Amino acid sequence: MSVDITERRWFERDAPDLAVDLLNKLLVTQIDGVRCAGRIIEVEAYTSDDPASHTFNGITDRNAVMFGRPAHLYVYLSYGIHSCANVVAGSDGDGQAVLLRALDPVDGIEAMTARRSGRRRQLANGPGKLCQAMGIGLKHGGLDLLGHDDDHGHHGHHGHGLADVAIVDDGVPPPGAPIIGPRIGISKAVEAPWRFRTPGAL
DNA sequence: GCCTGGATTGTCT
DNA sequence: GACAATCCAGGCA
Repeated sequence: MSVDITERRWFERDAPDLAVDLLNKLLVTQIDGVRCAGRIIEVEAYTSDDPASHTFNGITDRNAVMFGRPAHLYVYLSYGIHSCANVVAGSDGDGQAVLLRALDPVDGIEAMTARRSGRRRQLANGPGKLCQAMGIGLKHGGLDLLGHDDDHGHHGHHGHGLADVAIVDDGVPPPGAPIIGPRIGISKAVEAPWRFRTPGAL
């Protein structure tokens, strides 16, 4: 009687808890006609009572998605250059999310290499690189990872029920003992141990 | 290899 | 007007 990853309830829990269970899941994109997949190997949790979170100071136009329903994609622009992708966690109105920090490329590696200007190594070992390699940009902010295209439905006109971005469970369980450490690149709540990583991944 | 600084723009004060 | 949940190139060892 467990909830599975194709149900929104699977995402409806506190970000640190969801973050650990996202490890070893596949992030799959179908963008520009190319399918790419990568195994999630590093994530960070952000909650609304967390000074480092974009939602700490309340709702704005930018972070509204993060305050919405779980299993949606929150994408923001970092340092004016890089897109970073998050999975909305918690309940509607919470303001929680999990930042996807690193992937182990699995499928569509040629396309990922091309998007990364021909670099063949270190394709997705960072939140900005991950988005670039997978083809995720600001325009994907707010999309439903479950492909239900619920709420406003004002982006794209597919109608086939498949999301451009999805998270898939291919049977590999999360690590029993994830590496836990402080989050990267933040200046507040620096010591909170909310970064999680699959052991043994490069 | 490690350290440094520059790029570049949306968002909030 | 300051700053940011980053990345890369270049310098030096």
